[in-house]
Amino acid sequence: MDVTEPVFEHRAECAKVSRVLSRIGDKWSVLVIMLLRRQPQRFNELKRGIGNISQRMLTLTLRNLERDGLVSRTVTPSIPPRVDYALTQLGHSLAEPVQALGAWAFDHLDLIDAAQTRYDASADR
Amino acid sequence: MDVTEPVFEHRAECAKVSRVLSRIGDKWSVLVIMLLRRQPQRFNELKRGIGNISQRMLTLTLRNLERDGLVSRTVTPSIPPRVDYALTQLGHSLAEPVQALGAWAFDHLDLIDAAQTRYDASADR
DNA sequence: CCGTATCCGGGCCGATACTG
DNA sequence: CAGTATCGGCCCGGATACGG
Repeated sequence: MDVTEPVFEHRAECAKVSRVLSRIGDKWSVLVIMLLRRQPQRFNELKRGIGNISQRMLTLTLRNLERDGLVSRTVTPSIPPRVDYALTQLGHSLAEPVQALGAWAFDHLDLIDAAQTRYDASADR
Repeated sequence: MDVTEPVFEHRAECAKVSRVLSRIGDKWSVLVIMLLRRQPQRFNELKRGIGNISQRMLTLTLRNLERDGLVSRTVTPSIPPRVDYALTQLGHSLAEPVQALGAWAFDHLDLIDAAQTRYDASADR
């Protein structure tokens, strides 16, 4: 990155934090984390729990979460095979602020909807 | 959305929450919110503060935040024109859990980096 | 200074088919 | 059951040019 020192010196940290946050915001990760928060689950349990995610995206999401050390993957080589996913300790510690943010979102859904409606109405046509 | 009732009844809420969270995770919104948290700022102040954002994306980001009722936009029709952006009350209330998440990200950056390195190393080749 | 309009390349993501 | 492989659309987002 050619970040040419914009204004504050803590830019580099911001960039890193931003990278972490973009993982959280990638549409599926949060849902997976919330589902795993209650208990470990198998691949297709997660798939059904989320409902409209494609197999491909669930795989990718889980791989990324595993790579970040947030989710553990344990394979039981039986027939048929069994794979369990669970939050790591790191994953659980992340789940807390995520939960807080989710709670905020939930609490303010109607305010946001109202604001959007208002905005769209005033932006006539 | 054709969500065909997957497992739990609170799916609809999850979808809405997810929509809100995806706004937060869209790469720039969080940075804008953090910058506006300290004080209102003008367009190019924000641009310089972020450093590598394109004019287009800053505009879009601010429009979305304004649409959600998180940011206010006040125009002073002078020459040259002046536009100030500030967090609304709703925006400030969002800034808190976002800040918490940012703090978590910051605190665990090294753990995540380490996990990634470990993962990439074990995924040989 | 603060935007909007247009072009366009890359990557995200769903659909589908195939393996162990 | 739990994936990998491949293809293709489409949207995100940067670059550039222009207007109030």
